[in-house]
Amino acid sequence: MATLSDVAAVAGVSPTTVSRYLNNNIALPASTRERIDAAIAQLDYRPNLLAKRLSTGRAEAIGLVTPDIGNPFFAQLAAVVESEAERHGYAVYMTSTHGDRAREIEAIRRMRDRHVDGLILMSNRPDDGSLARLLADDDKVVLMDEDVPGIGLSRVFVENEVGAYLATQHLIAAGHRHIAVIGGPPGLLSVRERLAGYERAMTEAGLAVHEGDVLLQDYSRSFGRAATESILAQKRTPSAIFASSDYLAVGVLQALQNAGLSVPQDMSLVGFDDMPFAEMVNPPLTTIRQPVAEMGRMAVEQLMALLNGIAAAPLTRLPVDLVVRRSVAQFQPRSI
Amino acid sequence: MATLSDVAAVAGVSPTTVSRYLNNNIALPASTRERIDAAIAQLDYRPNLLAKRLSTGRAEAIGLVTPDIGNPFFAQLAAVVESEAERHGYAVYMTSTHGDRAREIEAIRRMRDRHVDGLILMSNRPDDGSLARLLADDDKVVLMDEDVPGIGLSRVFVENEVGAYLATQHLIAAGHRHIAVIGGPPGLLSVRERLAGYERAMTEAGLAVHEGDVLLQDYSRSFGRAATESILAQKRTPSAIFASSDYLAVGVLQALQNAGLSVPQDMSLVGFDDMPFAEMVNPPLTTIRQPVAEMGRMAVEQLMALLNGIAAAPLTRLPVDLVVRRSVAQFQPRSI
DNA sequence: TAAGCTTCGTAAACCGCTTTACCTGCCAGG
DNA sequence: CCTGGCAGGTAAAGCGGTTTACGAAGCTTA
Repeated sequence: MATLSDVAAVAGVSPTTVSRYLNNNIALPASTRERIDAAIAQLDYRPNLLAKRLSTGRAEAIGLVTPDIGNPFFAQLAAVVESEAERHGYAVYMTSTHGDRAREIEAIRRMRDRHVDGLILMSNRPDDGSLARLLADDDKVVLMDEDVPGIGLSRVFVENEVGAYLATQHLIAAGHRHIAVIGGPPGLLSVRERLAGYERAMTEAGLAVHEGDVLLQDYSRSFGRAATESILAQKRTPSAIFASSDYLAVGVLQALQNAGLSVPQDMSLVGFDDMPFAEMVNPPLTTIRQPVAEMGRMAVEQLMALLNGIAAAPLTRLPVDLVVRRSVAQFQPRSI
Repeated sequence: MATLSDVAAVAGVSPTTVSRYLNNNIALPASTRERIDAAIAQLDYRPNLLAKRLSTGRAEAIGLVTPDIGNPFFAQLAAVVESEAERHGYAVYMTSTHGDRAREIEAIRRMRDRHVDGLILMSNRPDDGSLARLLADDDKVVLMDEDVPGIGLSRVFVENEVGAYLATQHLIAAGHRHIAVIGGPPGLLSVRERLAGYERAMTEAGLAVHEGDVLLQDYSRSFGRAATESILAQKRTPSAIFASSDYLAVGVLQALQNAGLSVPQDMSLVGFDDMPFAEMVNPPLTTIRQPVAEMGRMAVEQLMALLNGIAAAPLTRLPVDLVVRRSVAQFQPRSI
């Protein structure tokens, strides 16, 4: 590999000159420029980014910490983060934490060691304080999707409360009066907010939230199944379920199918996220769409602002909307 | 941030000593070791990886070039590549090419600029030769999933031919005698091989492949739909379809549904890949499972071998298997 | 007692680039 | 004729490590 000095030697100038020319830090006469350009072409010179970074202290790379890059939601987010970062000339280091606090901390350390300029962090566990402590004197970090309470970082979230409100209202508008809700880990921002949206819709409609109608544990398919089974075991079962993630909703679908019930005839269902598979399941899932592309774009934008010394917005809320498919039906009072 | 010299100063030794100690290149008496350890702990020293890499020339990072990290298949692969690489102490740089040749080339260049030690490359376009040329004098690259013909790199593929054979045979065993096949871009290794497996099964069973029964274009949902429409427009329609990717299969499902046909009653269907959504669609898709985890593991293993100067296997074939779900039914001759 | 090993280290060059001075002509203006 | 400014550069000190080569004590051993 040719180095800057090789280029300089061929062009008959000093390495300094070549470096400054390449970084637009010097005005050179056309003849010199041409000699340098020719030397670069001739040697097929490509700057050694490692050396450049070491010397400037700027890595021109950001880190993306996700719970699991194998999950379609995070994968989509990662894809747009990557392409947005690339537009700004930044590379992206990705890491999956597998939802484990220790790995999360390790990942953040590693990111720092790899010398990234900033971090986009997606967590999906309620923080016990260790994350907050680790990030305490860190700026240059943008939190996406879920919160880490107690630190003054820039955040990019969606309108969880509104989404849940919309979902619940949609069910109410279809005549449902007894609606259960299934959610992720208590303590998580998105869970709290989605629950709040559900409760607001119920309250505004003058509907009661019965005991046993709120089931929180985690955003997994298997909990979707388990929660549904527990709902079906009640004496008075609801006529509709709001599953606050599409993974949960798929679990609900499976449990209902196992129980011989069909959606939406026997039970209406609304999900949350609009995962790629939401329109492929049977029936296609009515759900709340999160603007994935917009989230990724925003997170990168905020981080770039931080990196350029511009104050980033402390909190960005992205709008969600209801995607009506075929998992909700008009409520039919049980015949006789 | 504390540097090596800071540690050396605090410990009362030279930077050389600390460096060699940290890299197990020197035997030191316990007292000295303790002083260095104490200094490291006291200063919370973490080596600057950038400097280390510049000086050693080893990046301890690999590049992963995928067509699209947002696609669940590649995302899953990426997830296991990442965790496997991490086990070996390597970081992973990921890039998506969006199936564009120019971006692919750019990605490979960038990877090199970022100074990765090796590359795992997944392409999904037939190469026009430019990729082969670019990689010609490159070792330290392993090709996964699809081929780039004409270069002597290590490759990790699945048993495409066997998989397609299994899928077709499964349909034949259910009594189907007229089976169409839908596939990706002609020229792609996986497409050729899957087609070959289909043909072998048909030939062995003494079945004819009718004109218009082989439709190749790309591995997309929309082509799955289009191909199905074209199949349904024929005078004699098949009773079963082998869609050589699950994306295609979902498209087939949608087109059949639009046409008022139900699977498997009116048409049997087998997919390929066993994407996460395959068991969520309606009906759950009978398909050929690719061993995603195994592929990722293998690719990393081969690359690590290369990086350690051990010759890697020129070609690894991973086995696939049939996952029977509910999209295939016994053939029913049309009544009257 | 001198030669020869160990043991425990160190000096200094180097990786490839950036950046902060600073330098040398040459020309215009006073 | 002197001064100042500008065009067109360059030397050298980093960035934070690694690595090669060398060396001073202190102990054996012949």
